[in-house]
Amino acid sequence: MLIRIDYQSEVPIYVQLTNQIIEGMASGALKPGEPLPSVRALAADLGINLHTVNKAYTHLKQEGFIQVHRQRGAIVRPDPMPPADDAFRGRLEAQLRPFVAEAVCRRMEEDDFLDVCRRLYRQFTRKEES
Amino acid sequence: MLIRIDYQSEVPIYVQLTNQIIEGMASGALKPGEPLPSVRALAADLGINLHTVNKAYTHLKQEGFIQVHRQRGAIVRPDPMPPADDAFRGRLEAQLRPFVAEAVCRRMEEDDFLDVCRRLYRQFTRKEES
DNA sequence: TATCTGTTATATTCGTAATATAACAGTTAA
DNA sequence: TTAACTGTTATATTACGAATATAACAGATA
Repeated sequence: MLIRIDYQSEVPIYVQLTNQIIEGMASGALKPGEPLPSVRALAADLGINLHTVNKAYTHLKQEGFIQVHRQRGAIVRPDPMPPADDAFRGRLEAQLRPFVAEAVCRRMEEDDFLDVCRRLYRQFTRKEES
Repeated sequence: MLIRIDYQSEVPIYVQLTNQIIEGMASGALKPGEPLPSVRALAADLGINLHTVNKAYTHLKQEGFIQVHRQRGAIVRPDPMPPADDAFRGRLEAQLRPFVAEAVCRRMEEDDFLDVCRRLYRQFTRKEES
């Protein structure tokens, strides 16, 4: 899977990495059980530090997206993620709220806004690869 | 409008402030042209520093949500915000993407996800106050 | 005149991001 | 048995942003 870092972004590199791996899992670009590059290999490939990659992997591990074996490396979680529960829904709403508010301020119609959300959702679920 | 700061949150105080004011404008709790508390008054009220409030106001001003007059204080933008254009849609999508991806990983159904978005949207547009 | 407004300046403290080296403990392949 | 690989841990440095603290300025207002 192709990963690209925006060094001008205000989003920390390890967060960009984390997000892109999650997005890869959602789109199917990363299959369950698939091995991820070693922290050193990915760091060298992206031209960043080993610890920055390690930080991303550690976060992904703590949230259950990947498994890390001390000598075998990291793999995408082989079994399905725990389903969305109320706790997740709560966090999701809290995180989306500010963006929804700004859209409302800019007078996006409800259908218009929901179309954006729907297209975004289908970017991951349609075409189970890429 | 009631503003409450979570000091345990990892979200910076000035961002929390910024978001809550935007949410107030979206919900109608803050009316166009309505005066905002002075930076000193709000800082004292929340028990935070003057400059933290000022930072939030400056960001809101730069994005057009409020107007700041050097001696009269800050007011909510009296006229409507510029409507959502393609640039805004692009930013919106980029910011929502990681959250949508995680929802997909947790196997939220499309309708389920869109219901969350719809309810969130209507929290602001239904009941034009509070 | 005294008080309010946002603004600017300077400084400090604290935490995080990112980097750089180095080493360790196992696994695996030559 | 080496040599090369894996994640992990430790230490240190640089840089930047968040938040605070004081202080002062300029203009409006009561």
